[in-house]
Amino acid sequence: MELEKNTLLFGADPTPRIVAIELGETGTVKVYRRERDGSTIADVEPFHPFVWADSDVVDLGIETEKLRSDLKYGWLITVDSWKELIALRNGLKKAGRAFFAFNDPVQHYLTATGRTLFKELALEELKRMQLEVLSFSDGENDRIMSIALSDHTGWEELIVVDPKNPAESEHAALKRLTALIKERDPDVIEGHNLFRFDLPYLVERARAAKTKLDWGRSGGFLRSRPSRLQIAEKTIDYPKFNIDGRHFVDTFLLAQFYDVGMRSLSGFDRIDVARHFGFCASDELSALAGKELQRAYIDNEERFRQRALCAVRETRAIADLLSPSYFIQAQIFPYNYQDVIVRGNATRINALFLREYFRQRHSIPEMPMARSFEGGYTDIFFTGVARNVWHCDIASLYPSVMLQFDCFPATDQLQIFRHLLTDLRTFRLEVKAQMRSAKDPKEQRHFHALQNTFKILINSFYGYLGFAQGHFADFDAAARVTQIGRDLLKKMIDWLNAQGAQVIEVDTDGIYFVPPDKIDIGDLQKGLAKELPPGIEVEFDEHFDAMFSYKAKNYALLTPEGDVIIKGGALKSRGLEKFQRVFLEEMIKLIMEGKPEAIVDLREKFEKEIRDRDWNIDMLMKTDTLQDSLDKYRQKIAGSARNRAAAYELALASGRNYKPGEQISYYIKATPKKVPAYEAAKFATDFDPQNRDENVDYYVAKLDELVKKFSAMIPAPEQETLKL
DNA sequence: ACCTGTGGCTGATCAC
DNA sequence: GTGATCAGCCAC
Repeated sequence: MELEKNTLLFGADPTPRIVAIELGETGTVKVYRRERDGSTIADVEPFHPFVWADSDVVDLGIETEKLRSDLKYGWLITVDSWKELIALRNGLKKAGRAFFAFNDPVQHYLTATGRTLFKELALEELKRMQLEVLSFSDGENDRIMSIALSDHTGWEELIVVDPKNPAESEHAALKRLTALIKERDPDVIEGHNLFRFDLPYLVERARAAKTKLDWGRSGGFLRSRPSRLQIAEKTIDYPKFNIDGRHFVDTFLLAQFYDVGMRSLSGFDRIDVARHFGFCASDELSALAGKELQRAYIDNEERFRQRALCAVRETRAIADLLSPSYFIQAQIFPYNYQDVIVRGNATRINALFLREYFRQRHSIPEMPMARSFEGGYTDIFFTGVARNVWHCDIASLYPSVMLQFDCFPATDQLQIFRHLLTDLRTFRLEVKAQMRSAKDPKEQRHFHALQNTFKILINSFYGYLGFAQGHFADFDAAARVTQIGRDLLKKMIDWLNAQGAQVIEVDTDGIYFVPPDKIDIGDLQKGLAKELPPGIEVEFDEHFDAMFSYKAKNYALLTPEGDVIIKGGALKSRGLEKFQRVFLEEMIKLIMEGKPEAIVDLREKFEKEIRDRDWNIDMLMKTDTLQDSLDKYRQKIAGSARNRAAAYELALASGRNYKPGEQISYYIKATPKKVPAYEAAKFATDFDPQNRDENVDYYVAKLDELVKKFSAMIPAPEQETLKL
């Protein structure tokens, strides 16, 4: 079967090359499409939003359509405009009827029609514009210095506000910006921190300059409302901006999402991200910031212009790298491009379910009662250093279990779950094969993004079963999946032990172990495979010279190439200062290499460097992410609902309006008396290398604690280690 | 208004 | 001191 023909995934309507959808005149939507010659045309189409209701509402004088089968929401009410939908919802609420409706008009339109954005469109055909604003502030004045623009073709323009005539010039700059957006007509406007800085700031300055930002494709104005975003354990509040007919993409958010999987970014500023990906234009230019940047601006220096343009180029490069997967997802899910990015995986899967049930005019269930359930099996059987360690795991455990043991939502009468999961797995294998045979790097990248999108989707299906807001969630099915997973893993452990292997550590779907003496690893794998049910495949994927097993989910590995891989918060958390992470890594490496006697020298060396104040402050500082708003923190402190913390105390003392998600780097300064860390904390940016005040004893004590903590794990010469 | 899941470790703080 | 609690981060 051809991939794009899969209507479960891509929707039933193949209309190609839609780049944007906006609410039009009453009862219509405007559908913007990209012509093959690159121009954009708008079709006006009828718009029929709808509500799922739990009962016939004829008694309210409303016409309904009875849907198939007997699930809770079995009646569909369709209206002819957004206004009518709002009135209908209010009417139903007043009448006390249970119902369900989307809040987003674009989701209504795309679900009802089966259309999606970007079909048969290449990423290169999407008109992407980048925007970066630099602001000037000296306590009295606060205004725009420059607006840098670029687009996907390489076009660039820098609008600079004249420092000698700021008021008039700023007004002209905003006018110019709006004119350029209208003229170049981008589908997408990209920026780093677009939502939390550039857009609110432009709105504020436009208000002061008494000019309007009518950037809509048909002339509408910028709108914003408070929104909230969940990224792994972080919740980010931000003002969500919308403009008719275009999409906003914030590369700051893309970087946050990227880091969930990778955990490798040092920070989320544009410079951190650009540096990580190796396309920071110039460290020297990037370092030009704050007061020095403002001086360069006042003095009309060329390096100011270079710095402003460098920012916009970096943003473009970050977007080039991080947006392809979302571009593909916009072809699948009934969401706006900008919303595909911010919606969670389970929410997006839910949207696929609802689209198909709508298409088949089938009733939908109410959400099940949420309950907690047991997760994967984790255990540790040996701590210390082991040699000749193998790792085996069950290939995509949860998807395999769901398909093999029929763990599907009980309410999914159309069997969408099974079909989607099966198709996605097949497609992923096909795309991976295409990726391998593709010669053109551009094509390779496309296939890579595609298969990665499928991988993430596949892995989200188990999460969907336990997703409290999923209409088809099924907590019993989720509990069954993990139960089977635990049983399989325990069976594997028992079998390996019975063969004389030494199992070290296990987590959910994988086992680290030392194989028995004189055995062929291929035979071991074949033997284990025979123990497992069909459809459950075990892979012996990796071999290591040594493993340092510390605690559950915390260990280090030494590869045959001599590289060290560290896993677990106790050994490499961002909650540890860099010097602790570096020390731990070097110490663990020595232990695994069988040179524990060298640790004494290592400790001495680190202590000397602390006492001699040799390091840059970044070795000693800690970086915390603010989770709560400062107001919420204050409330919690007042109500004794939490303890004081250094990062929040610094944020409060700074007077700046820090927001959740922002990071604060600080260190502990020397104090006459011993005080809690939050009282001795100081912003890393306030550190003065000429007049250093870090608390040397505090950091040496941390070093000592670290060595002490691991001393039991350091093998003495006569102590036995686990060896083959 | 928004939201995939559970399991595990650690540091900081505070009540006892 | 010790244990409990919270927040933050990480593994899968």
